[in-house]
Amino acid sequence: MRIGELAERAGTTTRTLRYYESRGLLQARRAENGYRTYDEGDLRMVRQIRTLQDFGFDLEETRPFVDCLRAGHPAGDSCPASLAVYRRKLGELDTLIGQLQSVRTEVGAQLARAELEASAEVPGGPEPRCELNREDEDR
Amino acid sequence: MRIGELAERAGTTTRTLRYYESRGLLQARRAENGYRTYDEGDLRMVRQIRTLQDFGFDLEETRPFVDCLRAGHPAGDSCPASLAVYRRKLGELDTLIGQLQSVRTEVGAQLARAELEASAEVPGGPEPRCELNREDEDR
DNA sequence: GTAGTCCTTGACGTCGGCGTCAAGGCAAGG
DNA sequence: CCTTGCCTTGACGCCGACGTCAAGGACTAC
Repeated sequence: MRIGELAERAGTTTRTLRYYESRGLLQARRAENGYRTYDEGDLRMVRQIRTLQDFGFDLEETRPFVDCLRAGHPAGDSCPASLAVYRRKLGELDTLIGQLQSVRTEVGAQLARAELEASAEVPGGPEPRCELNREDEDR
Repeated sequence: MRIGELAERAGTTTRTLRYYESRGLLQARRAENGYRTYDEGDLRMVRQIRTLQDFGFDLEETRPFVDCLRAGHPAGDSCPASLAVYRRKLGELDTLIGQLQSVRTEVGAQLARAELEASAEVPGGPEPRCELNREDEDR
């Protein structure tokens, strides 16, 4: 199959496939006329890459999976190097999720505090005080 | 104070402050010699921006907070527009955290499955099968 | 005067993962 | 023959938040 069909069957674009090739993830045979030629194994590789990218893996992280498939293994994650990437990713995800949760907590607290002060200001409070402290201005 | 001191006191760089100015977030007065001049209010604005960026807000999202400070309010989140940004951000965070958690679950499941198959392969299993199905190759 | 440190504007570089355009080759149908 | 639709390589564009370099002006200290 040629690049257009591979792109369509993998749910991506020809540009993306050529980009993968430029990164050394995909290796195409060439027909006599110079066209790239792919087989079902290539389709599996591309699908593996796409799946991992959907998970938020960046391209370099998909390389072990692709290498694993190219080595003839039945799945991209049949190799130790792929499992190592999985594990590293899990750690990164846990860290990131934790950070986001603490940010969420902080932002939530800020919102609650700001809403409180706003409601304390409205029901008869003073106008918004529109002057700064002018004493200590130029350092 | 001049740009170098502001940068230092805000924990950032002069390049960053000029960038903020180019984005319209910061407005510097000019001394006779052309140097930018800042006051304590500017320092508060920069610190507000930095705090929000640490939370993962992008620059545009900090604009309402800066505008609020410039309008003379005591805090950057004393204005409704800022509260709206807080709320929107909370929603985005919840969505993102949820997505990451489901990814985490999926990756964890993949890892567990792959580890199982690997352990089923090792203790006397066959060599890694290094041939692909060749029948249905060229589509 | 001159060395050193600050400041100025302008412009190009970075990173990832492509999008998009340009200019042209190849194959098939009418 | 001509159009259409695929394919080729090459190269610039994009986004965000700056980093980094260049060339030169301003001010201070000695």
